[in-house]
Amino acid sequence: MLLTRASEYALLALDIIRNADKPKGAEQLSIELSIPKSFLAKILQGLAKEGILESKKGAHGGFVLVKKSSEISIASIVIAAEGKTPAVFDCSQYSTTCPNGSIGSCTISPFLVTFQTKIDTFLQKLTLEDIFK
Amino acid sequence: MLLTRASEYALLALDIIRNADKPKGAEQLSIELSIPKSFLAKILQGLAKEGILESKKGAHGGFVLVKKSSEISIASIVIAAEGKTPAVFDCSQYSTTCPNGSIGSCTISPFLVTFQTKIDTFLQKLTLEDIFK
DNA sequence: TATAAATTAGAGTAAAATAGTCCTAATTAG
DNA sequence: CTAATTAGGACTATTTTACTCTAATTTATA
Ligand code: SF4
Ligand code: SF4
Repeated sequence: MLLTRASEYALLALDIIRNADKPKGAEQLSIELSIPKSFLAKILQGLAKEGILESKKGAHGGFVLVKKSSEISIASIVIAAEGKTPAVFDCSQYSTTCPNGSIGSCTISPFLVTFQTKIDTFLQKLTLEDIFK
Repeated sequence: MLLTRASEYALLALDIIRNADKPKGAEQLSIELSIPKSFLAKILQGLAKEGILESKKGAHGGFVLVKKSSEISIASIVIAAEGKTPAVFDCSQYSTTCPNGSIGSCTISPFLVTFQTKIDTFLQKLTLEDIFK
């Protein structure tokens, strides 16, 4: 699977956050979405680190959007949630075991690059606003 | 990752098979590609079951293409190799834990469907011949 | 200024998927 | 007959995913 639960939870949470007028806490979100609080908290922290969310500590704290929904790409969200860009097939991960020896020089590499580019482009052009229309 | 080593090995092997004039054995292929023989054999068996390859047992046996490269879609190869269609995010896998209750009815479902369709279409239109050009 | 409500950081664990292995049986060309 | 080769199935190892737990830190507000 290209995406994991981290991206699922991130997107579900962001839809609630963008429609709220006050900061939303991790616990509240986890209840509304029926998903594990600790796990969601970790994901929201990641989004905050990447500048997609602003986090407010302490009483009445929580998470709010920094930019407008139309200015946040799905690519940036997924990268923040997963900790890396979603890959069709990550040769670099197999750097030590690439049967070809030198990565990116096998017969199927052009296909992999083309495919990956398609996906990257699609996710970069799509915004948080787009996907809820 | 969307694809696993099964798809990588399948495609690498198919490129050799399509350029050969005699049946290619699993062992020979595994040597040429420097990949594990037993694992490759399993993958080739899968391709044969799906009618992408014809397998010939016994001495001088091996695998040959049944159709022309231009008539074999990458989608069919990947499905045969992976045992399932490559999914962006497979909700059905989480049927018991979908926080939304009824699968496919959450706020991000439309996005997931659109994305999945893009990928399906891309892989269905692309043939084995195309990717080596 | 004490307290309760929050996020933050990091380590640790459980479950699932991936990437194989291994052995035995069946088939077939020579 | 026999050596070469695929077929099938059970099994194991490794890696990734999906969490959990605890302690520290920050901050509104009573
Ligand atoms: S053989 Fe090709 S696909 Fe496989 S790891 Fe090497 S470069 Fe990547
Ligand atoms: S909440 Fe949406 S994305 Fe998650 S499993 Fe259910 S339908 Fe799929």
